[in-house]
Amino acid sequence: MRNKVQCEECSEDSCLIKYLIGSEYLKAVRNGMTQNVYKKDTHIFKEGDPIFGIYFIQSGGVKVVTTSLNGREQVVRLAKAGQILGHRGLDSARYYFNAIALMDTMVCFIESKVFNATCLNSAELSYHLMILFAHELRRAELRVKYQAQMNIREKVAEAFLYINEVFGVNPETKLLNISLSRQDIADTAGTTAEQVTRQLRDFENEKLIARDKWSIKILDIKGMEKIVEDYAIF
Amino acid sequence: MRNKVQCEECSEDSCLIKYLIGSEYLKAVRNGMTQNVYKKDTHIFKEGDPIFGIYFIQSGGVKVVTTSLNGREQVVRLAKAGQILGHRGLDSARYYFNAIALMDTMVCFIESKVFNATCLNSAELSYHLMILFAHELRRAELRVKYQAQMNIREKVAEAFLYINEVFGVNPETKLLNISLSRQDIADTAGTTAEQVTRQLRDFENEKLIARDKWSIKILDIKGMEKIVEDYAIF
DNA sequence: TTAGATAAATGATAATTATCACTCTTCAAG
DNA sequence: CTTGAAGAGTGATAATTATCATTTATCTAA
Repeated sequence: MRNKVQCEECSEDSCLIKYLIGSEYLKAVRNGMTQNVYKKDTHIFKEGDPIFGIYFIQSGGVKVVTTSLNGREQVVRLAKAGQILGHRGLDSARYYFNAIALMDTMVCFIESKVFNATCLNSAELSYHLMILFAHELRRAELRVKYQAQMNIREKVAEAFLYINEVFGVNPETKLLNISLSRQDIADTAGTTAEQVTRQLRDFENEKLIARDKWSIKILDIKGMEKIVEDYAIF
Repeated sequence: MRNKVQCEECSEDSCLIKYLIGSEYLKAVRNGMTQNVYKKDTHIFKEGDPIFGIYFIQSGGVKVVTTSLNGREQVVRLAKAGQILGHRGLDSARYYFNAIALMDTMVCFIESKVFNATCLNSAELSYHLMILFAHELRRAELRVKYQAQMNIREKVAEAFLYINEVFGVNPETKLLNISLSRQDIADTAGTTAEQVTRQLRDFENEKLIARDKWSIKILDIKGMEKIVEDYAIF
């Protein structure tokens, strides 16, 4: 959990704002930026809320979730430190999704007015934001395919690969750097908590993972990848 | 099917290039643009192909498809005249998806080098492309939810709403402006052609649609929308 | 430490959906 | 017009997955 820092001193190298360092636009961004802590399970923003601005995660982790009227949630994105939130509503008056903290999370906030003006002024920031959009769109569309075509075994394996990709594992313990409930994993995989539990038992029996009290240890990442290899693109 | 036209004279008002009319950048774009016809069922580009450039649909219709190694296809996007293709690979060396003509389709092509330079130079084009990305990303993520949570009835209804949204219906005949095979509808809905056929029969029995030789007539669009209302966002 | 609440795990079963095997219909080519 | 291929439709069944009901394990507050 980090203390409030200036952008130049922030250790999050992957943050888009890093592209502004040294430019004339950084000052406006920094002057309009606030930093807040969100406790685990609290909303950073909610679908339907008026859009105030754009968020950057300084530390912690967030799930971006869409909820159906029947109460079911679908995790559409996981985000770690350095990543941006709220950009899906760039052209909109309201947030379309919920951003919920998966652990205590420090988030930097910039008002839309400031961020949008900076995008219009800094070709470099704008360009990198567009690259990010292209990348996220591709990933989202692959996830449409996964949901349409994968069986539960494959979906749960894919969910773990995604969690590992975003949050990584502790190199020593091999434990995923985040502890997620069975329901969160299920909402990411697109199935039920019971099916996740069953599949985890199978994976553990196959020595692909180990269930630890706090989180999951990934024993054989290649073995997990092999489960979903039919869905790889070129 | 249109003949080759200049951008200023093209009747496709929704094309992004329209934002360049009157600007100094239009000439480079126009000089670097070619127009080609793709027959129904042919590829405009294939996943894995090196990226040559960006396409704009002048007339016709295209499905953007991702294919799994097991041969299954998932339609991730439908696109009509005026819309852009190939922008998902903006930052990439290869196309990630296939674009396949759903009917004879005329497409304008701009080399990546020209298009990217124009984006960097024209803040207006860049901005509108970003808006398009935000919009498409939201839609793609909603589709993740639909695939994860909807049953077949709902998925097929949603597929028809999407087809109607993109291609519309003939106001007189109420027939969808495009004739899609049961397999194409299934690849859009994320199910099998048999299930699509069954569901169509049910919808017809419920007077929501009528099956015509050439296409489908949507009799009660509100009734179709009601089937998926649980998944609406705010 | 205890009690209560919640999460995880498990077994059984109901519901859903893909698959398979066919028949019927339509279309295109000769 | 005929024939063959392909698409659409249908019925049956196998496979998969959600749901339900319970038990076990864990966590938190007093």
